[in-house]
Amino acid sequence: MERLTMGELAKRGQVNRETVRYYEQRGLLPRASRSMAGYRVFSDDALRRLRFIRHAKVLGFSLNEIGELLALRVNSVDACDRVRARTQAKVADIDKKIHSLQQMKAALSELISACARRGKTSDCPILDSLDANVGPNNT
Amino acid sequence: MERLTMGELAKRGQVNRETVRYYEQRGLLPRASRSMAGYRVFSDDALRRLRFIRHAKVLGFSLNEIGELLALRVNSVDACDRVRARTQAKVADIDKKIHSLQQMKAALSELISACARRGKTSDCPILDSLDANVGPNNT
DNA sequence: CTTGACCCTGCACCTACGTACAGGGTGTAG
DNA sequence: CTACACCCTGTACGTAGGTGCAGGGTCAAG
Repeated sequence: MERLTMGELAKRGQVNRETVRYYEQRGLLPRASRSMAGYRVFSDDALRRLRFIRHAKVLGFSLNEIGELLALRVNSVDACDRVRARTQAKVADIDKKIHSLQQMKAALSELISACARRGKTSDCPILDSLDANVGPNNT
Repeated sequence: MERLTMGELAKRGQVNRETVRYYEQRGLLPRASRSMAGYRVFSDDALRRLRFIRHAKVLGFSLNEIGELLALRVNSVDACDRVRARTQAKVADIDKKIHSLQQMKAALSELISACARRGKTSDCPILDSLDANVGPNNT
């Protein structure tokens, strides 16, 4: 069980010191115990949690969601099923995002080709389309 | 040339009234002229701009970027080439986002299958992996 | 004339995720 | 003992993109 100071934890967790405080305040990290001088003393469990948070963030979980995952971990009787359900929902979200990005990309690519096809340095098809492409009827 | 009130413009542009004010203040919409009572009077050009903004936002442009596009439109001598360049950069951004989402998705999907493979209602592979998957060395 | 829908302004507030101070105390090396 | 690095707190600020409200004026119908 290592004992870590604020600075060490932050460095090894690859985050800003203020971020550690912020996570503590948000309840993502437990309140650290204190040295006689009032300095926070972290265990390596805190480091593990911090890395959990970072990793989950990379995987696209928000801090709120991460808080829920951490909470599930505590009373982990049938936590796994619920965690899996959340993860599946997350995958569905990601799919939606990917899909909408692909549509954006297709639309923009089409505009770029229209640009290349345009007659002279005349009107810009991209701006035109952003302008005009509002559908037949928006009352 | 229709003359629109705030409320009409907002409704037809599908945004909140406050949002119209916000866009005006941010310089995305020109300062509207005023009636004798001080009410904003919008032309349908404002409506077109508003729709431009919405459309560009759907395509993933930020409000700052949209401001730049609108500015380019004004002095549009060789605007088209610059707009196209920006659009191409935007497509590259989108590609990056898609890629990273795909990686997230793959990682999460892998975790879900690990979940299905687990022995009993024992430890949750998802939580474990978020926990432990920190690489061999983070000093 | 009254009522209700609409408009005005400025300012505060919101989510999400932190970052940056200011103004202090502590711990340690030389 | 003096530096200097490190720690503490609370609070303000930052971005992005708005939303909401108070306290007022205006306009059209009945």
